Amino acid sequence: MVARALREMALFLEMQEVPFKPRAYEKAARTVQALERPLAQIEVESGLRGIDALPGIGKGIAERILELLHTGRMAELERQRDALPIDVLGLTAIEGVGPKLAVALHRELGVRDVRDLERACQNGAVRGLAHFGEKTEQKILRRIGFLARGSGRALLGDALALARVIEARLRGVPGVQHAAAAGSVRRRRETVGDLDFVVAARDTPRVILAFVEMPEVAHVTARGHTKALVRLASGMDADLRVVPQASFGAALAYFTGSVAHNVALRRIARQRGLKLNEYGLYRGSRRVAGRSEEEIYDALDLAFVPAELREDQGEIDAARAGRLPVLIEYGALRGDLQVQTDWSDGAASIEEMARAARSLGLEYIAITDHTRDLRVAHGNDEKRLMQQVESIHALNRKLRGFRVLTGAEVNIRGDGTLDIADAALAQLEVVGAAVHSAFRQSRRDMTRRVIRAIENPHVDILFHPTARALGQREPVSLDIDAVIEAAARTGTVLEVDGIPERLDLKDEHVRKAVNAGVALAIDSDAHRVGQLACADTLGVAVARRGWARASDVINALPASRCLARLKDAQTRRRRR
DNA sequence: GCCGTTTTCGGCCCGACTGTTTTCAGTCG
Repeated sequence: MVARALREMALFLEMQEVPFKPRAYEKAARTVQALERPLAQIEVESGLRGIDALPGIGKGIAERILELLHTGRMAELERQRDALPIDVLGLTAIEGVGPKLAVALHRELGVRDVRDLERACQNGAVRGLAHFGEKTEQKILRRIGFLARGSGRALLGDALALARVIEARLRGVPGVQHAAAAGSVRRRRETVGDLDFVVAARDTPRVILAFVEMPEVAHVTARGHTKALVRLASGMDADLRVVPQASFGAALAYFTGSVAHNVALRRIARQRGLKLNEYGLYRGSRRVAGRSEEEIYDALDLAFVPAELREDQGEIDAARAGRLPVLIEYGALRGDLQVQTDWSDGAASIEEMARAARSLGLEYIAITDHTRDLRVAHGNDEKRLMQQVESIHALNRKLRGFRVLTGAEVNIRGDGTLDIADAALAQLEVVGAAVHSAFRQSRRDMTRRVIRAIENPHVDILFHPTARALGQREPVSLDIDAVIEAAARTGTVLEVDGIPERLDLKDEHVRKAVNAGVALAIDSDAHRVGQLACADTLGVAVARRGWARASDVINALPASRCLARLKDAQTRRRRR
């Protein structure tokens, strides 16, 4: 609510062509949106000073925020709304409509909201305005239709798969020297708004042509000499930028972002009398770096910043001080500690999952089928669980160079007890516990419930801690700091679940857990063979965004050492 | 309105494309 109000203020100020203030409000809005703790909590703990201390928020905006928190209103914003009664946020959400056009539409045609604008376009009224014609009208109508169909952001899993296909197509175009996906998909954000590609090539027109003619393209939105923008059949937009080879690194960095990271880099460049743009790093008119990203960071006396960290969340300072973590590498996982089979709601047998995991290069998996309370998933009771243990032992005698660990994904009941008896859990090598019911408990009850499970000596790992489903189900209300604190105290592992809809823990939580010294497990939560790869492609990506090193991840260890770690933690919990 | 490796005043990231118009404003990334 606060971020929206600040963004709306920025737009109103921009309409009046007030210099610099719009950017200040915009930056403040971004800061608020990225906050992990509620503003109200910050205020309770440290008052106005605490809010003033947030990056991009000074005394003026902090006071406006407090006003909004206390009274539910922001007088200045309401004054702006009275002076110009239009839905600025709705109108400017339409691609191609910015604050200037919004104000012109209102002045000339009386447009107040998206519905008015749609009607005006359909009536052909917009083309009558100075500077606007029929094409603009059509573009606006198309975009309104798109907005009505959904939020417009894709899951990382889907976006990444599509990006890799297009990347491969671009690399196959004759004359292409380098081609890479940039943007938020390269930073591995959990959702992706559109795809960005950067290409270095000798024959630019040929690349542009190949791009707009890809089978994935539904509509060509723009097509210039060095760039093109298309709408893909999937509904996503894809941007292409073609640059000379000597500028490839600069362009890749530029289009990878984030915007905040880029702005910080440019500021450092300026402070040194240099200029950074998508063509390179320049001293005067002489390019001093730009062929590769490494060259640019190096020229700015910064350590290379992996794309997943480029969010202006402290990585620049760390790069300057040489304190960037050595992130866990893709391909570094040796095992997978959450795998479901046809013993519960999975599609494949234990052996099929094991063989598929081995072919991905893994050394071990834990079979963690659902347990009793999850009736819909045919959860195991103690008796079937012991039968499964027997069949896993038999399979292990058969498999070579691969180990299947016994385990379960037990349910944390509403009161924090588990749905499988401790005596049975004691027989298993890997016990994950998870919330699968009573999602709507209060924050206090849910936190207490989860911590109680974490404190159970038999629970090795808390699976998908917030139980969210991206675009489908909100995370449960949980005091994540308290959960991390409990995990640190008990040695319980927190999971990064790699299923595209989960990615749970999410990046910010991973970073907190790592800072608290909590061990992580990066799992696929695979229910079929094809999902096993998610642990590496998505789970590791999220862990990297959370600044995790290989040493933070227990399944980057060989099976024996991984199990030894779990056993140590268990002993610790017993002694409490 | 914010901020500080030029610091408490004087700056604030930069370039391409579109649509429409003959020189550029607005928008976007």
